[in-house]
Amino acid sequence: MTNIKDLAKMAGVSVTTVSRVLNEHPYVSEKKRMAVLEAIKATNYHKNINAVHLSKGNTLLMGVVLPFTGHPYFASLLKGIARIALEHDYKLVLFQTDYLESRELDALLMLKEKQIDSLIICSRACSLATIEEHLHYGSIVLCENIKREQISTTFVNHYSVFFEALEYLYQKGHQKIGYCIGRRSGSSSKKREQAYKDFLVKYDLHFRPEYIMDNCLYVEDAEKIIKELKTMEVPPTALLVTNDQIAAGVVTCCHNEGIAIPDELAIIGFDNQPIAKMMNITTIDIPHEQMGENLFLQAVGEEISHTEVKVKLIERGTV
Amino acid sequence: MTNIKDLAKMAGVSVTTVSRVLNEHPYVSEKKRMAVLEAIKATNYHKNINAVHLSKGNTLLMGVVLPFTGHPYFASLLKGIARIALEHDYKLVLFQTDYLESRELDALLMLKEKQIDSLIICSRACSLATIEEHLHYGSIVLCENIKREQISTTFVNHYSVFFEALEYLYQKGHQKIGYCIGRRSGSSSKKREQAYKDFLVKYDLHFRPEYIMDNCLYVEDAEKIIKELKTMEVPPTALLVTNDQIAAGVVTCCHNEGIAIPDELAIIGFDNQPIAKMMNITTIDIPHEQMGENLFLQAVGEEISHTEVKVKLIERGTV
DNA sequence: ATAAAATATGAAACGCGTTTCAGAGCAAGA
DNA sequence: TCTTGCTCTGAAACGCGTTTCATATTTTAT
Repeated sequence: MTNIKDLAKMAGVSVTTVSRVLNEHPYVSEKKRMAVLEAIKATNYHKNINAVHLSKGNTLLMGVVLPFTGHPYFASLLKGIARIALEHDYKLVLFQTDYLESRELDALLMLKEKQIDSLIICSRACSLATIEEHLHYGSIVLCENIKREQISTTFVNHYSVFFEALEYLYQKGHQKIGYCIGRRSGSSSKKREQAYKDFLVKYDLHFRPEYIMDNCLYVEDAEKIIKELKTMEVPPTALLVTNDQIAAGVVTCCHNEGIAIPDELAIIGFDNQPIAKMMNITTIDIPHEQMGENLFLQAVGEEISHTEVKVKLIERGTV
Repeated sequence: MTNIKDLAKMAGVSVTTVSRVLNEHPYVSEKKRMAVLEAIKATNYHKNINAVHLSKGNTLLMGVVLPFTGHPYFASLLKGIARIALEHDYKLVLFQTDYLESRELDALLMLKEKQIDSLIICSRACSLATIEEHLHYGSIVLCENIKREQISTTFVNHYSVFFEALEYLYQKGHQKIGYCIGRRSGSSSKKREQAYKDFLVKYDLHFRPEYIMDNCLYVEDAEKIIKELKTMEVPPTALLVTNDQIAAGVVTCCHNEGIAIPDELAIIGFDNQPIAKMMNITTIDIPHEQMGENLFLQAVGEEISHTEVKVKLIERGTV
């Protein structure tokens, strides 16, 4: 395999000059430049990028940590990241964690070992302390509502979003409101739960633990939700659903089971995915792609910032 | 930043010995090993992985080229790849191409420059010749039904699958069958089209160009499909739909428009996604995750192979 | 007891592009 | 004319871990 030294010999110049040509530095005479370019063409030369990485100390590789890629929420985030990464000549290294801390540690290790320049953690299982330990190896950005001095974040204020959704349902006459959630231990789920509890207190409503349904991650969990609803003596009249995909599943199930929407059960989804529009599901628009872009920019940028993204209730037919 | 040389000095050994300890080579005395380990602990040392890459000539990085990550078909493929990559200590570099050849060339360039060891191309826009030019830089595997000596492939026989689906519909009494497709110029689409034409010939059916609907990639394209159907003087009585997501959209639209399924319009989806089960859509099960795994194994393996995966018609309520 | 094999260790070469530094040549401004 | 200040060039150092080779010391086998 040809290397820069060979080129130098062929073109009758120094390796420095070859490097200059390769990197389009000025201060190379046209004559030598041509000689080098010819040598490059003749040998079909290309850089060994690993040598470049070693030398420069960076790789233009950005790590992206997410639990699942198939999940529409993360897919949209990833799409946004990918689009802007392209513009900035970054490539993405994917860490699909399934919420296993060990996989996140893999990513942090790669940062430490300089294989990636920075890291976007879309959803986190490891502790903040662990992340902070790795901050000086490269920038790490998070997609959650926390404000540390050293860590940039882009987030949805799940507390207020959830609270507003609940208020909306209350205004529509609902007092028995349940919700389902992907992973109750997650940081945004906790904010939602807090909002839920505060809402109940505000309107002096009774707390029914069975109204919170955990582990609703996939379309197929919709069946589980409806089944559970049917076992309840006092079922909720409205449901906030993890996301639109699952909301679509719930709507379909209700259809199958003869539950009228919104009369017997009102539904609000999250994310404003195409399926929600198609099935006329009331939902909350969250600009995921834009969030992805922002995360990327924070990761490559110098300053620390905390960006709260704006969301919007989309009123449709399921409330 | 500490390096291996510093460690050697601290531990009073040679860099070779340090390297041996780091890589768990045998032939290091317990005493020296301990000394090195202590130095490592004291300095919080970690390898500069780029130096390792340069030295070893590989990166344990696998490129994955796909047009969109959000698309359920590619998401499943990716999921399969990710799972097995983890087992093999490989990390994935994602190339989201949007079917732009330039992005695929990016990936091929990374292979050439040794930043990735091998490349899985899930869907291709560039020419086979271009791919073949890059084969000696690392292995490249494809996810389509072609059989070149140098390129491993894992594929669905879209021709026979499509043909069988058409036969199934024919047996059910359908003679006016349309289909929609993601990207008509794609290689699998061409096989489907051939199957479609051969089917028409076999049963002496009339070819109606409007029965082939191109560019159906997302759920929201379902509306377009139904709209088009309604403009036809002789609309098809059955539709093979790109995938289950879109099929779900079509079913929903038909619902909205009062088109009875399967009586007025029969539907067959592809992929056997959860949504199809939920909505009771007849579909064709394609083991994407398994395909992903196989692609990965082919990419890291030595021999060239061509694997045809088995698919299965899942009879449900839309035919 | 002696040859053969295994264990242990380090110097040096290797992978390869980038960057700093020193210096030469030449033109523009004082 | 002399001083700046560009333009152009290359030697050498740098980033850093791996691997080969030569050598020395022990063990094991015969």
